[in-house]
Amino acid sequence: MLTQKLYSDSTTMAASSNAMSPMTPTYSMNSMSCVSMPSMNCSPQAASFGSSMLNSGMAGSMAMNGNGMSSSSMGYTTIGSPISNMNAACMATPIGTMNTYGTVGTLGRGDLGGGDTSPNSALQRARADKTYRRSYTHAKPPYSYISLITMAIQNSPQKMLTLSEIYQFIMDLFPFYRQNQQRWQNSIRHSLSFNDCFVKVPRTPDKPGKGSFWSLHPDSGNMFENGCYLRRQKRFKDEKKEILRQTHKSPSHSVDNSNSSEKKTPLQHGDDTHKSHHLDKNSDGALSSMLSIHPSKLDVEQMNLLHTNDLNMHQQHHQQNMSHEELTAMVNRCHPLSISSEHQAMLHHSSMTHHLKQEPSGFTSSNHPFSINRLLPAESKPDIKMYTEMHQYAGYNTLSPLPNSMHTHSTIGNDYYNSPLYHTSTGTTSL
DNA sequence: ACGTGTTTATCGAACT
DNA sequence: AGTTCGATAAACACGT
Repeated sequence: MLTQKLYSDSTTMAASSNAMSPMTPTYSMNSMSCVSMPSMNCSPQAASFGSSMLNSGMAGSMAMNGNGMSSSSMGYTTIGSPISNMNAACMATPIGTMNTYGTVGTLGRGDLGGGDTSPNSALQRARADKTYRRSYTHAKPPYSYISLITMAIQNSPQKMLTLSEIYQFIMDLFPFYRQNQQRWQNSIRHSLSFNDCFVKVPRTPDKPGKGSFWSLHPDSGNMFENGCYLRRQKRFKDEKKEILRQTHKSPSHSVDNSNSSEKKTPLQHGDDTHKSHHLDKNSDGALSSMLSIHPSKLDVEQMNLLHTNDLNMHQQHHQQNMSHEELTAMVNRCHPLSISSEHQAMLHHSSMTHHLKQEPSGFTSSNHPFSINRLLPAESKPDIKMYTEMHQYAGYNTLSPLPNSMHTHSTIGNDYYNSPLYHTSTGTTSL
C-alpha cells in the first residue's frame, strides 16, 4: 500500500513535469501515455546518448559475471536475489552513470529492490535534499507488456522462456515491476494467452517443472518493425487460430460473417472488441482460401498442430522423444530472427504492405530511440561482436549475442533508468 | 496452496 | 465517431 503510494507519487511527478496530456489519476502511468512521447523526444542526441550508456552497462555486466553471480538455471542470466541486484546496480552505476541524471544513484534500485518500502525513507530523504531531482526510477517504462515479453524471449539464448523467467527478466530490467507483481503478472499471463504472437512450447520430459515455455510465433515476423518497442503497428494474428476461435464462437456462421456489421449485444460487443476485430480486414478473403476444408471440420488438436511450425515441431518432439536441445534448435531455426532471408523478406514485405504502417521518421531497429537495442546488448557493439561470432556456431542469432554468463539484466536495467531513453519518456531530459 | 494458463469484461487512449 | 490496441481485473480450470 505504502509503496504503492510511493509509485503513484513518482509517476504523477513524471507526468506533471512533462506537461503532458492528462494522466490517468491512478496507480500506474499508462503506457499509452508514453507512446505519444517518441514524436516529441526522438532526438539524435538521445540516440547517441543511449549508445554510450549501453556500453557502460556492458562493462558493468561483465564485472558482474566476474563475480560469478549469474544464474545458469534460467533461459537467460539473472542476478537472482534483490541483494545481488543491488550489487549489480552499485557496480554498474559508478562505471556508467555518474550522475548526469541526478539522483538515480541514491534513489535507484537500492530503494526499490532492497525492500525499504518505508513510505518516507526514499521520498523524504530526497525531498529534504534541496538538490533533489525527482526520481523517476519508479515510473512505468514506456513499453507494452507485449514488448516486454518479446524482449525477454528474443533476448533468451533459446528464444523461449518460462513464465517465471519472463517475470524475472522484466523485474531485472525494470525495477518498476518489482512492485505490484500480482497486477502486472496477471497482465503478462493474459498477454501471453491472448496474443497469437506468443506460442506455448510444452516442456520436455527431461525438463520437468511448472509451466510451459513461451516462444514467439515464427510467422509473427518483426512486430516492432522499426525497432521501437512501444506499441505494435498491427497486432499479429494467427489466422488459423482466429478461424478456430470464430468457428467455436459461432459454429453456424461462416468465417466471412465475422466482420459483419450486425448489431451486437453488449455482451457480444465486449467480446467483439477483442476477437472479431482481430481479423485483419485485408486478409478476410485469404482466410477462406487458406483452408481447403471447412474450419468446422477441424478440431482443436488438429488446428494447433497444423498452424505453426513450432507446434509441428512439438509434435515431432513428442513422437520422436527429442532432446530439449534438439527441440530448441528447431525452434531457433524457425525463429523470426533466424529464418531464411527469403522468408524474412517475405515477412517484411507482408508487414509493410499489409500489417504495418510505414515508420514516418525512418527509424531502423538499431537507431530508434525506443529500440530495445538501446537497453540490451546489440550486435553492433564492437566489444561484444566477438561473442556474436563465437555463438554463430550454435545456429541461432540471438538478439543479444552475449553468452548466458554475460547477461546481466540488472545493469542493463540500470542503463534504462539512466539513459536518455528513460528520461525522454518521463520528460526529464532537461533537468 | 500456489503457479500457470484461459477467458471474459471493461476501460482509456491512439488511431482512422 | 468508430475502430483498434493495450491495461487491468477477475473468474475459472488445471497441474504440480
